[in-house]
Amino acid sequence: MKEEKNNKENDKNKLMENIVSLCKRRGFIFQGSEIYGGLSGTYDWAHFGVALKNNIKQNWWKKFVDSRRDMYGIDAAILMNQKVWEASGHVAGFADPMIECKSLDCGFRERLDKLFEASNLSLQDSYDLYIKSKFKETEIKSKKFAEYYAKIKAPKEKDKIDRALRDLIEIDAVLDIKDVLLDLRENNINWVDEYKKDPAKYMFFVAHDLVKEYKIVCPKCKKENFAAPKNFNMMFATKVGAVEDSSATSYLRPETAQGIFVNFKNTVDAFHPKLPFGMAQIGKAFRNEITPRDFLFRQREFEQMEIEYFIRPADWEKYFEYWRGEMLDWMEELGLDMAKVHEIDVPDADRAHYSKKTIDFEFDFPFGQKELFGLAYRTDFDLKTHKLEYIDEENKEKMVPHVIEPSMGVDRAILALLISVYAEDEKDGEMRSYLKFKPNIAPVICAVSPLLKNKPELVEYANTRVYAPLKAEFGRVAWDDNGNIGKRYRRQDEIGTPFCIVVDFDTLTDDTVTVRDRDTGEQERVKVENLESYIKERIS
RNA sequence: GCGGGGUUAGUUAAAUGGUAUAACUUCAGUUUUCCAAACUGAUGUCAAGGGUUCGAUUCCCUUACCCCGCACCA
Repeated sequence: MKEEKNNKENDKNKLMENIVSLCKRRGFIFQGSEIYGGLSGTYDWAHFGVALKNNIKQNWWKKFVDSRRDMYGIDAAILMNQKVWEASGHVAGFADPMIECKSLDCGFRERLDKLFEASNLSLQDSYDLYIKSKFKETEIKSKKFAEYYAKIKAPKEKDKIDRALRDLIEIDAVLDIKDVLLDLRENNINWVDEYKKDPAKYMFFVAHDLVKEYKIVCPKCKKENFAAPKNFNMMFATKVGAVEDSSATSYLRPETAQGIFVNFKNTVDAFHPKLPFGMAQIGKAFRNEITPRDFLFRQREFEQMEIEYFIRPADWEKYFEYWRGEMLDWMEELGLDMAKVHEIDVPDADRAHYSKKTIDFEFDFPFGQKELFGLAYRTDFDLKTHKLEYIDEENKEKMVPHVIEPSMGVDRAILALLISVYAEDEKDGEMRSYLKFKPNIAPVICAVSPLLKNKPELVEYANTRVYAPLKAEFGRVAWDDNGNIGKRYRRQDEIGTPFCIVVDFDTLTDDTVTVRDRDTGEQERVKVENLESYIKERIS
């Protein structure tokens, strides 16, 4: 029984290994920065990978934008005004202090606020109480901060500051606290004043004391042995412009949705859409994941395809159901193995607070059933956040539309697709692996070969009468005259090319070629003049 | 982030304190009348840095990266 389970585990790991290595070998996806040892969480797309990705994005755009009357495209900048991320809650939400247990063999780690919630406490309330009870209003100070502040009050050298920091609060893993402190010192600002403006930012200084004060124990090992909380910001910060003050800080967007919301007003003004209508965007997003894992599944740089569909509040259930169906349709059209797709109702507790209903579409990846796409009813949260309104033509009233958000990841779609279409079978005692892409998705539609490379009349015919016109028409057409014919078939199978066209000696007399089907290996003879329509029929 | 295991050619592996091997792949040629045939030849490798040593791919240290498990994933 246990052995059986281990075998299954091995098979699953093997499947991922095979897919990763095929992607590299055949020129789909490479590890990012590979010649310098790679950069975890990044991948570079090679020739066939780009083709595949473009096909998928085009297919999506065609279905959800071009073939509809109620959808408006947008391609917003990745860098946005810092205020966008403050308004959306990402600056606070993506910078949660984390705390971990120091006990040997425990390794428990949790977001600080969640740890408090688990003990039926609110972090913010506890913090305020603590501050009030411990100090008089005028001298709010963490002991640690006071020590630190004294030490760096008149520092001469930069490395001395760094050492002081490290001594005091295990600063090496802290991402942004150092900048905050140096900023305060240079500008002679009292941090107490700053705390009053933005408590969350400075809560950090006393959070460790707070954990001790409330005698919070580790849920895993039941000991009171926590390290100082550390900040993990999921957003990549960057400086815009030459002046390096805090007002110049912005972030690479951690989601594409905000790019849609900030363009809501302009889109309404430019196109005057009637409700319901949607805005769609395909673009990159960035998250500084602690542990990128599982090939394309969790990356630091990834691409999203998102729609925000604006509706009247009363209609939300109708359109939620509608978009659920549209998403399922698209997954099927793409060629996903629908037996591996599961719909999960996200329970209240795990849902973002503004969402009234969310479903996740999960997929049976070899490493477990994990989220593939999401569909969320976000109410009017986002438009309200950005103080946006809409004048409903029906009754000439100002209102805030509600939003249904279908959200799909390009990379996860591709990973799920690769897993769905990867197949192995045996032909004449030889194993072969191939990718069963649908013809309209496949990176190469067809490959053209002369049966024999050393017969100029075959090469000439294949090149000028078959390859050239097909290449001109479809673009995604390969020329393959390497090795023998069987070898070429295997190579094209691994790329997922649905049709292999071979020019042989009969072609020279009757102008027909053989077209070999990737999945069955069956061949049929097709007139050269009919090739174009033969392929068109199969990719429409 | 913790714990464990790793890093030798495109891939999978071998050997070694003193010239680094093989198979497959790739490329060129000969050949080949439909599913990885054969022959000949060619390209290509010790993750980075430091130390010990006459000499380090090998021993030691540091770093980076990869894999697995745990935790995390608003």
